[in-house]
Amino acid sequence: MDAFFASVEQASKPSLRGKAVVVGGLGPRGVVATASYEARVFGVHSAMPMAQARRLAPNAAYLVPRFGLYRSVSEQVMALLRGLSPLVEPLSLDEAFVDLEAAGAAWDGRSARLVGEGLRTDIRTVTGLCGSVGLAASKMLAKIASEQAKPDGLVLIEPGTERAMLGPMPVRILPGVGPATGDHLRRAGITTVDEIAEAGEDELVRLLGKAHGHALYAMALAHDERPVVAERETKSVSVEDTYDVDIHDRMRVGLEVQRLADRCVRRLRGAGLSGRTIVLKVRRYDFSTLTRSETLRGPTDDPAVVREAAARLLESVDTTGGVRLLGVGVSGLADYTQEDLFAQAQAAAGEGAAELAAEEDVAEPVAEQEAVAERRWPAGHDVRHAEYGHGWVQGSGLGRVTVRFETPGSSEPGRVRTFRVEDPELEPAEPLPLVPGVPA
DNA sequence: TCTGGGGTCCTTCACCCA
DNA sequence: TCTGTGGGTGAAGGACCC
Repeated sequence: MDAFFASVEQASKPSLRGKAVVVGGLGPRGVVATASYEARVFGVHSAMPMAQARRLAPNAAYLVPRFGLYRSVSEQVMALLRGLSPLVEPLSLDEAFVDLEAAGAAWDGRSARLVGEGLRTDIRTVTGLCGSVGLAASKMLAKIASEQAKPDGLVLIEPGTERAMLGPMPVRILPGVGPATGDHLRRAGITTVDEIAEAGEDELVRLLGKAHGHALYAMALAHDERPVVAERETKSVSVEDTYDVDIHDRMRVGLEVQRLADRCVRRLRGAGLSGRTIVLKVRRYDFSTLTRSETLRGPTDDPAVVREAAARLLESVDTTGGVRLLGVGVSGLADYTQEDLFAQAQAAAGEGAAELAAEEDVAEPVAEQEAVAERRWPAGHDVRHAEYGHGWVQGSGLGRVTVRFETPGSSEPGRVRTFRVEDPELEPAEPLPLVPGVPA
């Protein structure tokens, strides 16, 4: 999908169509998740600090992500893909590999192109959004083709033309070559895919290690035999928070770790999983990151056990100077538990569950009024007003919230009105379907 | 105002054990 | 008993991806 989060927001809000839209964290340490193509013209791109994006595109619309909505749109698209083949491998909310050959959906370039164009039409009909399609004989090449197809296009790489096409491209085009590997290769005088192939496998293994070297050499020759895998089992579950301001108070650090442990367990249980290895992650004031882990005798999904392990791990970490991020994760997953008797007795008594439920009610620390308004009326979220109907939050502050009243089906931008943040006639609302009549 | 959140995979090193 | 050796596992960190 093209600029997925931003495109969903534009489809949902007629006044933003054709405008620069930036979706991401709006706090002081937020980064850009997705920028619309109109915003990219100003140099805004994913993973850029939000402050920098605001300097580059001060007039863009800045919205917080609405993952629930994106998930439902994603599910509509994935359902279309599964209609083409049972072998669908989702990579993220907005990308997936589909094995067209396995299902007999396509057998040559012509039939593949037909399927691809049909899919793009269906995606537009069902979601109102643009999707791009890359067609090729392997996952790596299909991915490269889909990047080339964006925005709103289709690219097919004809069998036999792969190496000629890849050769002159920069090494960063290959999956697995990021900034570090790119630099490493450049220092060795390798900047193009052809130069990787010329360097030879031994040299790449020497430069990058066994696994990475072998894999990259094969990719450079356009060899990629990785199958499309429909079912991927989860290997770890984690939660983390970056704080607007570094935390110095050791007690507060301890409390945050407990909360994260509970959140992590809730996710773990939600997925019907348990795990053996507890991981604590700490990013310090200077951005240095360290992890500490502990492996239990058996898998657990008991909040008390995870909390205790996380607290033990924290003891071995020096947090003087302040921490900007804390995280708790569980790996070594199993779909069963094997608790010690004490923990099992606790769980049987319902204590763990009760504590988890209670955690939701923990009062927020007294915060600035502005922050409260922003949490209650996040920019971009849908609202309903008793008199004016459905709209979305354009912004809030100084005890006021500004709403634009429009729906995905509106043909022109809606009117804007401002209310007091505690206006009783205004309430949060669920997003409306992007295409009227097609529920997400 | 520098740098999110949730993952995966790989490498290195230490330790235990046969 | 001492000295290697090699596998398995755990811990920590790094790179990468969306």
